[in-house]
Amino acid sequence: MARKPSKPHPGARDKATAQALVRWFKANAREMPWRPRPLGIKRDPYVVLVSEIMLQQTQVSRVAPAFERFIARFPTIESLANAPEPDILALWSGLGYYRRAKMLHAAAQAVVSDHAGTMPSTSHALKGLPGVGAYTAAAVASLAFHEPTAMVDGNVTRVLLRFDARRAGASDPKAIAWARSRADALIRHAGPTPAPTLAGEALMELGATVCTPRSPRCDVCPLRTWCVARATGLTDTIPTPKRTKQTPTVRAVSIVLEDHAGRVAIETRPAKGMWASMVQAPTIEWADDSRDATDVAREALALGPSAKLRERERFTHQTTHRRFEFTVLTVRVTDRMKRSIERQRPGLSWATREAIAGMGVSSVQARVLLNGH
DNA sequence: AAGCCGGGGGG
DNA sequence: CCCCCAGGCTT
Repeated sequence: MARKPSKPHPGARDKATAQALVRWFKANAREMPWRPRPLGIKRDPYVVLVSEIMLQQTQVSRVAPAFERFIARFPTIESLANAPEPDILALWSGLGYYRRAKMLHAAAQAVVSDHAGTMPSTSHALKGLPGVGAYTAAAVASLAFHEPTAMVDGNVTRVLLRFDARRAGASDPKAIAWARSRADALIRHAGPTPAPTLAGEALMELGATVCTPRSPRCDVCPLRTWCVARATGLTDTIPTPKRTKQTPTVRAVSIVLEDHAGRVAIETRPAKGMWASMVQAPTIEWADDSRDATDVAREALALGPSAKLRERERFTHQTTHRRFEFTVLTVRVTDRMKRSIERQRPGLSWATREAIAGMGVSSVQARVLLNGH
């Protein structure tokens, strides 16, 4: 009998896609300190946890050196659980979102106290750890235990929205939920273990290096023959843009107080909020733009007329929800002034720049205290 | 559902 | 230089 050209089997597109992903990944996976060779062997779950928490909101190039320092200093989950928080924050310096470091510490302590020091092996159990949400739980379960669960971050959501040409925002919770089930289904077509894990890693790598937010390199994409956005010219309009946010401006003055021995004054920020628990030069923030930084500083530290404040620099520092206008003042202090300032500013202490470089310091305070690292 | 948390890279 | 990005917790 005459056969019509066979219609593609449902799932055939997914199977071809998943296999193409694995092939492409084996040929194009970047070297990373946390990515052991050969690809597809089970990884140390503690090492995966550290690297994935660091990689939340942070780019690979920033994480790589910090990761190596961190693992060298805290090679096991017990060593991390037993460490003082300031030591952990010190190794998190410059990475931002410092609450992640506190929650990683809490997660290590939870593994030691609630799981006898052994990392949980399922994404469901992992989600019970502090700081471990759907993405990180899937990453540890997939990379360390070969659970066939897809890691869905912003990159993967973008790849899949384009692949199926769904017009949605990449941070829309509904779109993320859809992408999770879509990715799970897709990677399970890749073949027997560890193929689903490799396909999942491939989706992440593809989003990071090829299916980028702007100017995606569709010409070299392993999914180009099946991608609906490419076929319909929608690549540049998916994901849909999110509305922009207005950020208030905050003025800040940091005072670099230096004594005769070359030590400078430092204090620790509150345990919650911006730059939580990080070390800084005495810093005052205010919103009223009519006030002068030098006046604010003089008043806050109760500096007398003999204290010579010099303005070293002004710069702006943008964060997600605030725009800071920093003024940096320097002043040499006598022993008499030190005692007066210490009474005015409880919790203040004195340290050499060398010592401060080994503490938890934000990027902006590294600029203030250490001339930028 | 919306807001909070840093920092760097790309156009 | 402005614009963009994004996981998990808290409210």
